[in-house]
Amino acid sequence: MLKAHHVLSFLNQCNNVNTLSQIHAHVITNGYFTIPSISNKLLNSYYALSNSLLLCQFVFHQIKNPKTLHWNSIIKAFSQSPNALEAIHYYNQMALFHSSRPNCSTFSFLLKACEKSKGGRKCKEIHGAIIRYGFVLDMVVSTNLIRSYAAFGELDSMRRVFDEMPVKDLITWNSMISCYFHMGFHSEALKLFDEMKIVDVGFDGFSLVHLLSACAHLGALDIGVKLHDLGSEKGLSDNVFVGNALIDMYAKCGSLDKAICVFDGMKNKDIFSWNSIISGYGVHGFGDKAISFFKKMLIDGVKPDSITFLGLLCGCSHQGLVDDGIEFFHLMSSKYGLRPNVKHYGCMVDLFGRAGKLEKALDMIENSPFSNSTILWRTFLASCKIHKDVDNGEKAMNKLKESGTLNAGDCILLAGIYADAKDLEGVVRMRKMIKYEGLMTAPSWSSIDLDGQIHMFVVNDRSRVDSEEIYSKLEEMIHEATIIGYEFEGRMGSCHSEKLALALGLIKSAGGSCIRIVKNLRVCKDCHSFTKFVSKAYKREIVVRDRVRFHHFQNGLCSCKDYW
DNA sequence: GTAGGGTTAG
Repeated sequence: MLKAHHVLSFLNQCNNVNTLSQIHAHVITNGYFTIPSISNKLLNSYYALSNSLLLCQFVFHQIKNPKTLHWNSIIKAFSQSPNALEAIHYYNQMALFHSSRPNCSTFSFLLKACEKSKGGRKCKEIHGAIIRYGFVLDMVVSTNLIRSYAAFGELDSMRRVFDEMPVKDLITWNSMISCYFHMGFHSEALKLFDEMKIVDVGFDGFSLVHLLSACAHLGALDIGVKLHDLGSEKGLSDNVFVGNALIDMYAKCGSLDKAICVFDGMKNKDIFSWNSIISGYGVHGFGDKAISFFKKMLIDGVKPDSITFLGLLCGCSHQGLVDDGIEFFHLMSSKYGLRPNVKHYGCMVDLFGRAGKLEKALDMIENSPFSNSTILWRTFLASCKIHKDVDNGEKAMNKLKESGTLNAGDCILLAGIYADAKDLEGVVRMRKMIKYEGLMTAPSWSSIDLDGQIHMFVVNDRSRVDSEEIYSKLEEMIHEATIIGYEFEGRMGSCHSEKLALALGLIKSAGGSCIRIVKNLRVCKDCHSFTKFVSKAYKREIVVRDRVRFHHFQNGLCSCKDYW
C-alpha cells in the first residue's frame, strides 16, 4: 500500500487526467481523502490537467469539512475562469463555515475574480472585508486591490489604497505605474517614477516597460532617452520586453534611426520587436521599408500576426502603395489564416480613399462584415474631403447620422467639402447642425517636450506667462515664412495649437536641433504648409506626430509628400 | 506558497 507522502509525490508527477482518476480512487479506498494536503492537491490537479470546473466542483463537494486551502483552490479556479463571479459565490459560502477563515490568498484571488467579472461594486465590498479581517497591511493584497480599482477606473480609490500602504515594495510601485499607464494617465505614470527615486525603491525591467510606453504615448523623447540610459546601466539591455518598449518609444517619438539601432542590437527578437519596427515604419509613411522588414521577418522564421499586417497596411496606405496593400490584405487570410478585422478594413478604405479610388473604398465597406461600422464611414468621409467629393461625402454623413454617433468632427469635414465646392449654404447647414444637435468636439491640443518638460497648447492659447513672447515669435515666423512663399489659408483670427508649440520650440531649443511636436488630431492643410516653410526659413528639422502618422519637415518639404 | 508586476494596434 502506498503511504500518504508517496501519494502526494505521485500527484505531483501526474500529468494526465486518467492517471489522476486512478490515484483519486486509490486515495478514497485508503482513506487518504481526509488529509487536507492530499484532497487539495487532487482538487488543484483536476483543474490543472482537465481545466474542468465541473470536476473541481465535484471533488470540492466531496470534502466534508473544507479548510481555507480548499476554499482558496476552488476560488482560484473560478477566478481564472470566464465564470469568475462564481468565485465570489464560493467566498460567501465560506463565511457560513466556521471551520475556515479567509486569508490573504483568498482575497488576492477574489480581487482577480472582480477584475475579470467587471464587479466594480463587489470590489468595494471585498475591500471592506479585507479591512475587517485585518489584511490591509498585506502588501500582496493591497497591490491586488490597487489593480482591481484601476480596472474599474476608480482612480481615487486606487490612489488612496496606495497612499495608505505603510510599506510598499517594487512590485507595488510597478503596479501603480502600470495602472496609470493602462488608464491613459501617462504623465502620472512618469511622475510616479520621480516619487520612486525619492523613496529609493530602485526600478527594474517591469518599471521601464511601462515608463517607456508612457513616453511613447506622450512623445517624450528626452525622458525616454534617460530611461534608456538607466536601463543600460542596470544591465537590462538584453531584456526583450525593455528592448521592444524602446523600439516603440523611439519610433513613436519620431526617432526611427534609434529604433533601428535598438532593434539591430537585440539578441533575442520576438513578434513584438518585428511588429513594433514594421508599424513604426508604417506610421512614418515608409511603407516600402515596412515591407522590407516584413520580408526579413519571414526569412528569420517569425510568423506574422494580425498586428503585423495592420502595420503593413498602414504603411501602404500612407505611401499610396495601393497594389501592395491589396496583396497583403489577401495574403493575411489566404496564407496565414488571419481574418481581417475592422481595423484592417479601415486601412483598406483609407488606402483606396486616399488614392482617390473612392468607389473601390465604398465597395470595400459595403462588401465587408463591417458595413455598419462608423469607423469605416468616418474614414471614407475623410477621403471624400481630400478628394472634394460632395456626393460620397453626403452618403457617408447619412450613414453616420443613421448610426446615431455623429460628432462635430464629421460635420466639420463635410462643411469643408461644401466649402471646397463653394456651397456656402452647405457650410451654414453643417454649422447649424453642430449647434442644434449639441454636438461636441474633442479639444484639440499640441505638445512639445523640452528637456523632459511637456508643454501643452490648445487653440488660441494665451494661458501661459510667456504667451506674449510666443505670439511675437509667431509673428516673426509668419513674416519669415511669407517672404519665401507661405500663404495663410485658414480662418482669420484662429491660431492652431501646433503653431504655438512650434514657436515655443524655436524660442527654447538649441539652434539646429530637431523640434518634435505631438498632436491629438490630424494636422490641417495650413499648419502643414506653414511648418514646411518654417523648416526652410529657420533651417530646422521638425517632426510632427499627428493622430495617425508622422510628418518629417526638412528644408521646405515633408516626408508625407503632401499625401496624408 | 495557496498570493501581486511586462511590450506592439485601437
